[in-house]
Amino acid sequence: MNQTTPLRHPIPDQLVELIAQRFRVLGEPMRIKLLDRLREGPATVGELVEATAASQQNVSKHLRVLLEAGIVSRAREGNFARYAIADEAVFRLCEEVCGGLRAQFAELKALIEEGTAR
Amino acid sequence: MNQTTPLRHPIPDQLVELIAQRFRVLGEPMRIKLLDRLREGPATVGELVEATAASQQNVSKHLRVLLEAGIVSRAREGNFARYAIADEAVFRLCEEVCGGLRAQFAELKALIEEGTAR
DNA sequence: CAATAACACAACCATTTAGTTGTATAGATG
DNA sequence: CATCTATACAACTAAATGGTTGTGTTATTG
Repeated sequence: MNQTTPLRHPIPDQLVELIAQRFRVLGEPMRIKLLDRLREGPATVGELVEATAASQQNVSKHLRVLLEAGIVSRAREGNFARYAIADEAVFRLCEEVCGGLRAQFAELKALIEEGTAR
Repeated sequence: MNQTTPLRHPIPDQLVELIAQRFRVLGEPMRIKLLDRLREGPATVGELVEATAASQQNVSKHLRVLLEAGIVSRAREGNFARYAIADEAVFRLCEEVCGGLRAQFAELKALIEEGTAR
């Protein structure tokens, strides 16, 4: 499980749409922050509000997006709603992105140092 | 190389921004299509226009976004501009996303079959 | 049952952005 | 040098989306 299988080519339009949609869900700083907090473990909306320093309504809205994308899960507990990561794969995605960022910065750094060294 | 290293927690705001930005670049069907075509190998703008059935200006615009993100590279050849994948990691990202999608669909399918079986 | 607490939903506004139209630039070609 | 071809750039429009404000809903509590 969790191994990636190669993509057919060309990727069918519907799948292209789904892929882009998933990326778009993650293309929002607030949602990344929420996921980052949920990495610690499940949390209620109030806890997430505190962690992100955003309004309750805003947090609720972004959680809905993440929920509909199947990235988080919701469980009602009395008056509270406890959200949790439903798809651990998102963290592999983030790490992969960070790896790419690191590589790019390393390249830039090398260029700058080469440029200033003489 | 290319191994992902674990993310610190909490992820600093600036990094959150960068991560989201990278995802946002990929959160666009046309750009996914362009990358999918470039998976075959480098291509000129004209070839990409043909592959995506979009306007030259639109393709050019999206290529610019991909270029600025460092995901593709550009090389002028006479009158032509040849674009190529600069960061192969994007395909691992796409495959990871597809893996997640497959898992979700499998779950849905199981739910539906359980629901209709009786 | 009234009041409160936690969360969700809806309407609105401002910003962003994808796509188009029109035009500019740069290199090839006669 | 004039022209054509390939590409990039700029301005505009329409649609999508993030954030706020206001309100609804559900469950707890006195």
